[in-house]
Amino acid sequence: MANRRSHSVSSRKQPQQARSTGLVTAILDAAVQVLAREGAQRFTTARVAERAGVSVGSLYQYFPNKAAILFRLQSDEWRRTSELLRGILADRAKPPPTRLRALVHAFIRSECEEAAIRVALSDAAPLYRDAPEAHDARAAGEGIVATFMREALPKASDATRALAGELIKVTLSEVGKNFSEETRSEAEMAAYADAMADMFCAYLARLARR
Amino acid sequence: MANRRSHSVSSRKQPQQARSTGLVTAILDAAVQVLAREGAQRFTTARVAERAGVSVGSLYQYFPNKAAILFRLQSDEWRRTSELLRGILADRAKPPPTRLRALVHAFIRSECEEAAIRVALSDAAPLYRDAPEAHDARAAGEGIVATFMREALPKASDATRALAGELIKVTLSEVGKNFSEETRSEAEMAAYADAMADMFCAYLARLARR
DNA sequence: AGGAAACGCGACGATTTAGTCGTATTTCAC
DNA sequence: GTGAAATACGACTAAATCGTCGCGTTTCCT
Repeated sequence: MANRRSHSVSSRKQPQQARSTGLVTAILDAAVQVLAREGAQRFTTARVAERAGVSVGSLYQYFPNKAAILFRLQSDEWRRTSELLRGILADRAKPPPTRLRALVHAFIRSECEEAAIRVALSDAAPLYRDAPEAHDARAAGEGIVATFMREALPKASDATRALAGELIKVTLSEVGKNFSEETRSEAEMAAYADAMADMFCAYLARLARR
Repeated sequence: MANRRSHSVSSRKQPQQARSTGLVTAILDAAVQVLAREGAQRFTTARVAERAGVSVGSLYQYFPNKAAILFRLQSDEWRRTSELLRGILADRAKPPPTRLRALVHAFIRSECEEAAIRVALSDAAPLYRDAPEAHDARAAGEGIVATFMREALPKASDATRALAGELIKVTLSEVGKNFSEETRSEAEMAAYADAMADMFCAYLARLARR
């Protein structure tokens, strides 16, 4: 197995004055740009600092290492899409399959809109994947799926629900990621999202019929 | 978008004497070991050469660069699983859903058995992903799925079949990859594979009923 | 004002890495 | 046996990269 050392990836210190909080956001903005334009391979602290108009020294005041910046970007990204999806699933006016379909469409669309950054971020994943904080981040947002699944499969066992929820969640994110690796037309996105939603709905319907 | 230069990834020259073909296989064996033990991050030509008991110079006689070795490993791996899956899908004695279920189980199992090497290989994917040869490799093996889909959905349109086949193929490989990132028990593998097969079968059944 | 703490800097050290090149050795056809 | 082609070698170069450290500057509190 790999020999990855799991350095901490938390913030080194919290900015306390106005200039330094600005500096942190400048760094994060620059990091996104470097990642999107240069790719994960050429993502370096020096390039990020330069693009942010900041010295490497300052960068290392607030991030303990390169992985920490990437992890932060991933966290933020994840939180944003998490919010998006929670909003869609919470609309109890519509039946679960309708919501699920809307969710798939929204996710595919958002994935394609920021394809470059997301692909680069996942290329860089090995750098922060094994950090202790990464595990916690993945565990969070567990509840969103669980709540929806209770509604979609009221009669199923907890084990069935958990497995089905996990499968749908992973499929959505992994297949969505793969799909966005090529540039897609509007029509392709819609067709693909529909197919995926069909698959999920057929699966849920079959589980419900048991 | 990323700034990846697409160096060629083809063999530099073909080995012509016995000793050199042995050398090439020694290098490939060593590459697998280095990749599995050290991870993609620490996969270097020097380490591969050392483990193979060969000098870097010799290594570069047959591989133009590091990416070429990785690409070769990926190609071989892909060809092997391709054979495995083709064998399962070709057994026309069983109905399509049964075959599909068997295929999912076989794939998940094989993915988990070689988890370390597969994860590392996909971590290294950015290095060879954009090489011209990589596109061709992905296009091959297209027919296997198409043939099966014609049998599973005889009445569907070509477009539907193509989309459904693509979706199933991508889901299988991407979700399988994700699943194998953690170590899994026998029972987990079976349960997960069954869930995935359920999803595929429900999807196909619904498409067939149209 | 004045001192302390926070902030910001960027040259620099230490390390790693990909790939090359001139030379030595082996193979093989004749 | 002999010469040319193939093979093997490994020290070396050039470049890239991460992260640190000592020092100057700004902010803020009293």
